[in-house]
Amino acid sequence: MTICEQLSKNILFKNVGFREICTMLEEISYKKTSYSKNDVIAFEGDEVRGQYIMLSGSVRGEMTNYQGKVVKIEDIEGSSLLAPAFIFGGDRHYPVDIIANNDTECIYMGNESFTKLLQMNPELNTNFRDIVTSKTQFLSNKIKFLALQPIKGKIASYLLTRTKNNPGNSVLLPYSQDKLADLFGVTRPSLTRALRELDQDKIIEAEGKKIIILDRKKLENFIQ
Amino acid sequence: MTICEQLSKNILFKNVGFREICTMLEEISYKKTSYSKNDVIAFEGDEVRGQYIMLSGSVRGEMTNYQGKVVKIEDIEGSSLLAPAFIFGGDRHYPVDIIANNDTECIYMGNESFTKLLQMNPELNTNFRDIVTSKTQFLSNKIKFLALQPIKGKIASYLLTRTKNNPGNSVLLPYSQDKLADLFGVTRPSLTRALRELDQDKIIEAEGKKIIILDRKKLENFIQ
DNA sequence: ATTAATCGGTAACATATGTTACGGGAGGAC
DNA sequence: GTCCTCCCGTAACATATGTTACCGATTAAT
Repeated sequence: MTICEQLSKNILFKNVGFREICTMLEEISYKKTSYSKNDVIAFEGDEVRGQYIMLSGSVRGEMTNYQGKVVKIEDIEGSSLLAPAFIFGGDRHYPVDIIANNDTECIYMGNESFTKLLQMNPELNTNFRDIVTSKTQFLSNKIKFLALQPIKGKIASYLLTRTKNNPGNSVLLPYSQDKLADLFGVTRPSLTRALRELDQDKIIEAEGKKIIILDRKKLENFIQ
Repeated sequence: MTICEQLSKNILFKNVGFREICTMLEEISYKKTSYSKNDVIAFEGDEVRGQYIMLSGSVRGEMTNYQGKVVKIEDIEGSSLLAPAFIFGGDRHYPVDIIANNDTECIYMGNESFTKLLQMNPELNTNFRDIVTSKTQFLSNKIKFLALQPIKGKIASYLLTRTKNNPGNSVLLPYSQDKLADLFGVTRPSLTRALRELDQDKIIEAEGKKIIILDRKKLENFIQ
């Protein structure tokens, strides 16, 4: 698959024709970069001098808390931009470590090239604005999730969100409790303990990665 | 002062001439709104159907944590936009309660009017993008501040930021410990206790709102 | 098949922070 | 001056979460 084809799936190029992407790319200097699992693409605090545009793969953004514990902020799957809100504006530093979850390809272009690219097509500008907007919305929710509620609230949020458009009451955690603890910004034993307590109180049934919601009402009460 | 004059100070209209603002406004339907101290301009969770543009005054954004405790997210002074990142994108709900700190005036326009306005001048689009960008950067820092460090880390961040471009080592807190505790997302007694302990350890000298940094090195160690 | 690594459960204990309550000082309202 | 309110300091106690360590089960690697 050519780069142009891959880019046409990227949300930055939504509603932009394949041909047009090719034309634009010809006038822009960029380089292609590749990463393997657990390669660090950018370090928290590094200066942002350009824009990575994902072609394929999956990356994650991680912060580190005061104890040195990793807190995963988000997974970015498929075709998006890395740290789009940090190439313009006053604070041009990566807010997170950006790490490849598996084989990942990007193109990278410097600040000026990216600015030039955005000017080539108003659609790109709108798309970029919408990407940054949704990032803000995401972070706003993240604050509520990470900072304003205790562990059981996080569990409740997580489980209820995962079963929102889902008739059933069972959830299969997509990764280990260890990783989930990172996402919640807590330690694994604490997460396990909270899960056990919710299980003992017959609010959920938790066994390894399999969780069944027994009492949705009570679970909702832990949120907020 | 006319509305156009006031708007020309708003960051949305940066680099846009006074005359041009007047012309644009004539083609747009909007209304002027006024608030007194502690009036609620928008409630967390309300649907965002339009954009408030500040003319004058000061407002604050507050979330509520699971114990019902208020956590102040930010003060917005002077001339900015309220919840700019929530008029477009998937989650069009106010992320915070927005409350007037004192007499405040805005203009308000519906979603379509605001979209139309942005299309009238590319400068507005760029400005809007930069406003949303800086909001994202702000929230990203807010996560680190609120979620990833204990109280003494927050105190250290706060004090060191406030003396960054400031030769002295003394800080006068701009408001009561009570309000500061809201900003830190902790209770007042806990904040006082932490300040007392830092005082006893001779890292700061704290007396009411007056704080003197005695050992900048040790203070820095509390961050991260 | 054996070894090594990961994973989830658990427990004892330490620590940070919240809860509640009290008191005294400063300052404003009358 | 007296009352009232806000503000700060403080203390005893409760609670949530982290720390460390161990164990057995499962899974992956050789």
